[in-house]
This record gives sequence, structure tokens and C-alpha cells, in this order.
Amino acid sequence: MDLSIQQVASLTGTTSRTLRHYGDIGLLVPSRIASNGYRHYDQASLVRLQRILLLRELGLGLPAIAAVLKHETSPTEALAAHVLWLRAEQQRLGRLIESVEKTIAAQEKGEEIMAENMFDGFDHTQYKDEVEQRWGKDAYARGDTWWRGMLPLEKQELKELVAALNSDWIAASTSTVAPDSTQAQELAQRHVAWLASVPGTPASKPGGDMKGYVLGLAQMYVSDERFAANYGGLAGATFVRDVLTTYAERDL
Amino acid sequence: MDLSIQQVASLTGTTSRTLRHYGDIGLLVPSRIASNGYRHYDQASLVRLQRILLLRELGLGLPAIAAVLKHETSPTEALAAHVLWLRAEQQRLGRLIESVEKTIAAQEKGEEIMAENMFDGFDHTQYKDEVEQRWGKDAYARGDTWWRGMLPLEKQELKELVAALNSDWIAASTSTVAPDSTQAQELAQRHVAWLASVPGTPASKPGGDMKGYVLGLAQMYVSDERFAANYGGLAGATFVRDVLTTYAERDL
DNA sequence: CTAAAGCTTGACGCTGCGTCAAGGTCAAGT
DNA sequence: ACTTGACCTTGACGCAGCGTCAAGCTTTAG
Repeated sequence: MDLSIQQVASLTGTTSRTLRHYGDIGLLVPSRIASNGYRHYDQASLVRLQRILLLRELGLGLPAIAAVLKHETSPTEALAAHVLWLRAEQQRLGRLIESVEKTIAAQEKGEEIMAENMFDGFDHTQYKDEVEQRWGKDAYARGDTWWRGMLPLEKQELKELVAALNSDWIAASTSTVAPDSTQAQELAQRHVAWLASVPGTPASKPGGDMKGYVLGLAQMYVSDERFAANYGGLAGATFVRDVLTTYAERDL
Repeated sequence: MDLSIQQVASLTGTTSRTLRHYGDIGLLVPSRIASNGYRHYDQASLVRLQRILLLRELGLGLPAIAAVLKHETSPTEALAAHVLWLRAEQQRLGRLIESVEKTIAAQEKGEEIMAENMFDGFDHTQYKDEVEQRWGKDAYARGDTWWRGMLPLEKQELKELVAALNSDWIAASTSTVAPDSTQAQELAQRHVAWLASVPGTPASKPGGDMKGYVLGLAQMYVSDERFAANYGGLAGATFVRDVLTTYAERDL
């Protein structure tokens, strides 16, 4: 008829702290509070608690449970909505797992296959002439010393980053993503952020014309087959150019 | 060469608040703090931030990211561990979904099929005689008036609870769960908690012999075929009895 | 009568920032 | 020179759901 907080807790497998919490938020108030402040619960409390715990085990949040108990929501309704939530979460995790595994795989073998020439394609060795011609004589020197000065681990990290970016580009260009879609524009943002992180680009210099730089670069991806090869051929490079120019015009 | 916090934020698609947070926890400290307190970042910061964001998108926690950046963990290692985590979570959600859907289904049709006779089997109508004979003359009267006094919605809720408990019992008894296993004992706990929530049971009365009550009841599940039918036949009832007696002996 | 349980309220901690609040700083326009 | 307005700063609360001390009162068993 009249149970103490501990009795209720051990009977239902929860803790007294939880019961006090439920009391605080009004989810399950004690049926009686003695003059010494002790909480006491009766059968109705236990029945209610049973329902609370049942719903909680199914993953419902306390506010949702409260709504059900207040008859503001039917149990079926609440559970159906909850299932949608759960499914969405599960799918999100699925996509995450896919991404992570792709990243791991790209890291283990892509490191040799793509990274070297991909990154090389950008700031040194074989493109020395272009770099000097387009971005000034000292651009190559700066980029090169920067690259040489990096620790091997840092190099690897950058390669991984570029590899990830690149594979995302290819994935996007071979799917039906529009150049001005949010997804594509986010890729452009990442790409530009990466460019900005490379010393020698105009991004960070006081009056640096990052917009012109990106526009020129985007065009080069298409006209230079060596770059185009990195983005899945001419079609891919064209896609990259369109996305980048859209981004540059709108956000730079 | 020297970017403001906002420039970095918009370049990488995060917010200045995030960057300040990363500074606070030491994940990404500004390369320079001017005399006016303004934070400034350089290329190295951007490179580091790129990696942080890449790993964050894959779902890694900030401490894990910090470990990778400090070279305490290799990226591959961290990602591999993370994938395990993700898989476990995904499976947990899968089990949750299953449970919730089972509950919904049981609620929609089980409500008519099982609940009525299941709950009726316990405290009134057809078992009037037994109840009076075993637990005293007034037990039946109390239980019956209590049950009749409940609102329809409350009745339904209790039925659902009992239905869930019952299906778990059957699931456990038809699998290879040992009577003294944690899983089975938790079922017993729920069962006893439910019993205690029914008025007229000795659980809450000052000197109530809950242990004896449960032991007698457990035996009845086996000897009375009407109860046994609720738990999947004699085999199920035997399992229920064993679990309950184990629980009563140990915890009551 | 004392020690051991059991009870109370109060408050921090955890994850990763979002979101005010209150107030300096700086470049541009009047 | 003065006012906007944009951008910057350091706090500090909020969220979900309790776990986990802490300090102190009450009841019970020995």
C-alpha cells in the first residue's frame, strides 16, 4: 500500500535518483510525502512507473513518455513516430559507416595510388612551369619549401584529405547532382578551404584575389588533361569547373 | 597568412563559436592572439582544422580527434575503432526498432486477442473461487472493485503492460536462457513488480509475505493448465516457475 | 546509546556547441 | 569628431538523463 523510494527502486530495477528525477520533472510524483520529507508511493504509482519504464526501454524520451501518460498522445502514435526517428538514425549511422570504411580503404591503398600524383599535381615538381607562370615566380618556391618542410606524417594527412575530397568529387560528378545544389556547393567550399590552406594562394594575402584565382583554376581543370584525369576525365573536370565557378561567383 | 576567426569559419563552413570552443579545449589554438584579444589563424591552423572537420564528419568525438592529431593514435586505428562503435550502435537501434514494432503490433491486435483472457486469468471473474480460497475472502472483492473502478484507458494500459511481459516470458522460455541468468531474473523482477502493483497482493502490506505469495503463485502456473496456457504450455510455465522461485529465494 | 541504513535537498559532470548578454574594437560614412 | 554597424571578446545558461559526491537529518537494529 505504501512503499518507500528504495523499495520501489529495487522492485522496478531503477534507482532512487531516477525516481527523484521523475518527481522533479513531474513525470511520477510520490503519492504521499511524509512529514519528515520521505517520499512514498502506492500501487497507482507503480503502475504508472511500469509504463514509464516500458516506454523508456523502447527508447522514448521522457517528454514523449509524459505526453503519452497525459493522454495527449496515443501510445501507438508515439511509438510510430519514434520508429521513424529510429530508422532515420539507423540509416544515418549506415551512411557514416560507409564513409568511414571508404576513408579507411582509401587511406590504406589510396595513399600510394592516388595521393602522390594528385597532390603533386598541385604545387610542385612536374608543374613548376605553370605555377611560376600563372601565380608568380616565387609561388613555386614557397609551395615547394612548404611541402618539403612538412613532416612525413603531415604529408600523409594532407594526402588523405585531398584523397577524400577527390573521391567525393568523382562520386558527385558521376551522380545526378546539379552544380548549384547544396551538396555540390559544399564540395566547392571544402575545395576552396583546402586551396586557402596551401601557402602561396591568394586567399589569405591582404588584397588577394581568391575569386579570380579559383575561376582560373577551375578553367585549368578542364583545359589541362593532367588535371582532368584526376577528376574522372573531361566530364568530371567540367563538372568540377561548373561547381567551382558557381561557388566563386556567389560566395567569394 | 593571417585570417580572422570569421574568415576561417566561413571558409571551412563552421562557426566562430566552434573555433573558440576548439581553442578552449586545446584542439585548435589560434596561431596568434593580437593585443586586442582577437584570434588569428594561419595556414597550419587551416590544415589542422581541415583534418578536424574531416574526422568530425565521420562521427569521431573531439577527444578521439585530438588523440589522432597528437599522433597518439593512428588515423586508421581510430577509424577502425570508431566503426566498431558505429556498428554496435546501429545494431542496438535495429533491436530497438524490432521491439517497438513488436509492441505496436501487439498493441493493435494483441489487445483483443491476448490481453483480455491474460489479465482476466489473474484477479477476477473466472477465478473467483481460487482467489478467495488462496488469498482470503476479501481479496477477490478488493481486486474486482479495483479493476472495475479503473478507467478504460487505464485498463488498456495495464493490458499492454501484461501483454509485453507475457510475450517476453514466452520468448525467453523458447530460447536457451537459463532460469538463473540475468536476463531471466530481470523478467522475474518485472513480473514481481507487476504483482506488487496489483492491490490485494501481500507486497505492500506491512507484514505481507511476498516471498510465499510468489512461490505459491509460481507453483500454480505449472499445476493449473489455464495459467500454463498463457505461458506457452507446460514447458513455458515450468520455466516461469523456475525463474520466479529462483528470484524469490534470492531477492525477496 | 551508537552505528548503520535510508532519507532529504543541492549541485557538479558529461557532449558539443547554440544562443543570448554585456561590452570592447575598428573601418566607414556624415 | 562622432555615430553606425560589423566583428571581436569573455562569461554563462541550456540541452538529456540521470550518476555521483556532499552535508546533514531520521529511523532502525544491536
